[in-house]
Formats: sequence, C-alpha cells, structure tokens
Amino acid sequence: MNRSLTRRQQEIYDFLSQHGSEFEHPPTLDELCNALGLSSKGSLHKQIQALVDAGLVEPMNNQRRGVRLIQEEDHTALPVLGYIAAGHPIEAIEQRETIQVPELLRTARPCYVLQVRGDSMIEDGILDGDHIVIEQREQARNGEIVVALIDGSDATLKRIEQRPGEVILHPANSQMSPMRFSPDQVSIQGVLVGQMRSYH
Amino acid sequence: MNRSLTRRQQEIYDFLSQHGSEFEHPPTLDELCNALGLSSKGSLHKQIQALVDAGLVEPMNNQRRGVRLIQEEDHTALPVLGYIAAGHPIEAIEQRETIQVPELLRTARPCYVLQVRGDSMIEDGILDGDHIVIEQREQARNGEIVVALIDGSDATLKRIEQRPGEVILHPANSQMSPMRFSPDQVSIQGVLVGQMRSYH
DNA sequence: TATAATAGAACACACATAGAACATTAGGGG
DNA sequence: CCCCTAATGTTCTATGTGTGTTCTATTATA
Repeated sequence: MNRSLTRRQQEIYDFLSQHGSEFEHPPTLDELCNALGLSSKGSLHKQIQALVDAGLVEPMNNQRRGVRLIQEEDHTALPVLGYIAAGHPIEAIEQRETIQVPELLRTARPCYVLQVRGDSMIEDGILDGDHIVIEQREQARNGEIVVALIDGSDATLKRIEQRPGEVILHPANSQMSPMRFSPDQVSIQGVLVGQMRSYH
Repeated sequence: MNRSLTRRQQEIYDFLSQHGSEFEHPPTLDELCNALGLSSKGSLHKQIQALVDAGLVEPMNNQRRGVRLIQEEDHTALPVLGYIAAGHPIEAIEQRETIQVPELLRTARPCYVLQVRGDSMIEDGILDGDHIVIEQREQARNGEIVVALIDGSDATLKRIEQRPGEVILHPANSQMSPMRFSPDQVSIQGVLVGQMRSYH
C-alpha cells in the first residue's frame, strides 16, 4: 500500500486524473491503451495493478467496470461559493472552487466559504476581501454573526438579534443602521465560524 | 548518517531543492548530469550516494524512479511560536505547536504563526486572539505590517514607516500614538502575510 | 600526499512493452 | 435454463532498453 510509483505509473495516474472524466464510462483497459498509445492491455494491466496496490485505483476483481480512481476527499478543503456583499444576492463563482481551511476555523458540521465585499462589518474586524467560513445551519443564537437571506433574494452578513415578532440585523459600521424585519422575511443560511485574510 | 557534506555535495543538494520541482518527474542521473553540466553519471552517482548517506535523499536501491529528496513534514502546517503583545517579548509556547495554514495565507519563503494579544492593530481588523502568519525576513517596505524587535527585547506588531534616520511604528488604534526609534533600535523579525480568526 | 571531483566504460537488472492465451462476467437466443 | 458469444480482466512469456551501479583512470585542489 502506498509504495512509491515508477515514472510510468505516475504518468498513467496523472493521465487518469486529468482525462479520466472525459470518458463516458470508466475507461476499460482497451480504451486506455488506445488513449495512451499502447498496444498491449496486458502491459497496462500490470501498471494499473501497481496503482491498485498503491491504493490509488479501485481494484477490479474480474468485474468489468473500467478503471476508476479512488478519490480521496481533501478534508482540509471547503467549497468557495462566491461573494457576499450586504444587500445583494450571493454572487456565485463560475466554476466550483475550493480553498484550504484549517481545522481551527471550522466545525464538524458542513461549512462553506464566502468572500466579503464591502465594509458593513468592519468594526468587527471583517474587511473587504476577507474569506469567511460559514457553518451551514438554519438557527442562530443572538449575538452570532450570520449569513441571512432577506425576502428570499438578498444575502447579507450581520450580527443577529432575534426578538419576539422581529429580527434585527446589526452591521458593525457606525455609518450604517440596524435593520429590522419580521421573522418570516429572514432565513438564516449559516453562522460565521472563521475568517481569513491574505496580505499579498 | 548526517555526516558533513563536501562543497560539491552541498551544491547538488541546493540544486535539487531549488530546481527539483522543475522536472516533470524525479530526475534520473542522466537528466541531472545534463542539468548540472556533467558528463558522467558515474561521478554524480557517487555524490548522490553521499546525500543518501546523509539522510537527505531517498535511497534508490536499484530501483529506477529518479532522485528524490526526503520529504519534509506536512507542508500545510507552520509552527506557532507564541503570543505577541505590543511592548512585550514574544511569549513562547511551552511545547512546539503547529497549525494548518492555507496556501493563500502564506508565501514561498519561511513563515511562522503568532497569536495576537491586545488591540493595537484593531482598526486594521486584527483583533485580540487572532492568529497571524509572518513571513520571516529582515527588510520591509514602508506601509507593511511587521513584527519588530525594539532594543533587542520587546516585540510588537505595527505598520512600519522607515525614514532617513528614524523608524516610525504606527499602531492601528486611535487611542495609541506612533512610536519613533532610531534605525539601530529596531530589527525586523518578519512581515505580516496572513491572518486567521476563529469564532468558536 | 591525500582528498575531492570528474570522465568514461562496462555491467546487471528493473521496467516497460507486445503479444498470446486464458478466465470471468454479462447478455441474448434457443 | 443452458449455451454461445462478445467484452473485458488476468496471467504468462519474451524482448529491448533505460537506469542505477561499480570500476578505473585522470585531473584539480589544498
């Protein structure tokens, strides 16, 4: 298990990583031979077997389902969903993107990352451009900073105060005012659990 | 193991450290000869063997997978050196501790992590308890936030302004004043490149 | 003189490939 | 249900070559 790969084995693994998804089904040995310019599936089988032993490819015990990589999920990575700017919908990023997030900045529950636009939380030390880690849940305690969806469309990052009959969202910017809503206008999308900033 | 290297061995090791990743695969002896301008892989082999004996290069026992440096530990982790509070020495942590740091928050050069105590940079969004990532270097450009050592003893995190004949350290807290020093009082320990905060 | 570094030749064998034969499974038709 | 066939995975042998290894001789350096 996890022995070191030879050159060729590494090449084949790289090829599978990059072009594996271009096949409609997991590629058979013959198809792979074709794609790699080989003419002997016997040779290829030996290489693939080495990748199986290394724990990189699902073993295919005489079953016919093609060569599949074992995709180990990167436990340190979280998806970056897009930008959040006070009062606008979350602006999604074109293609799915991920970012490493230290354990310290996340929780055991599902989390995702947003990038902040604007200064509405500047006095709490959350600046324009910061990445924030959000734990996905629908309830929050008073005083927590939440991603809230207003009227089903506009997302915003604010400190929440839930009172009987109303919800108040507090910015951390003395030039802005708290906003009041009825509870059914506000749906909580998640709670802030971490923040990161790059200075270069 | 770990015997001392000759000059040439050191050169070859440095070359591998710096340019090793430019090869698509771990370089073979022939390829290395080419890159180093040698014409005899037999000679090179002897040098590499010395590096193997020194524990710097993976031994290749008659296997042909190229010259590989011994892998360092987890590249996503950086050491946490301790706490930094304005005007006090850096308070070291008892036992060596590390923390995961995303690539985005660090640089290619050596970095380490400190935990902030105090509010001296609060208006730049650096709060008490934040973890900060410091790139280790001795020079800074004006406007960068640096870890500076005053009179060889007290460490502080401030925005730096270097003028002819004096160095000014600016806090980001309107209740504090900039501090002026002569250049020989101030030694730069590193420059802020990243920041992280946990909300739980 | 001793040590380090290099060139160059010769060698052994791990690795990659081709090719053929065999094994196993899925699917379809009798 | 059984058998046939096609498709696919598996095992084997043979072969060529790249690559690490070892050796000797030569030169440079201190």
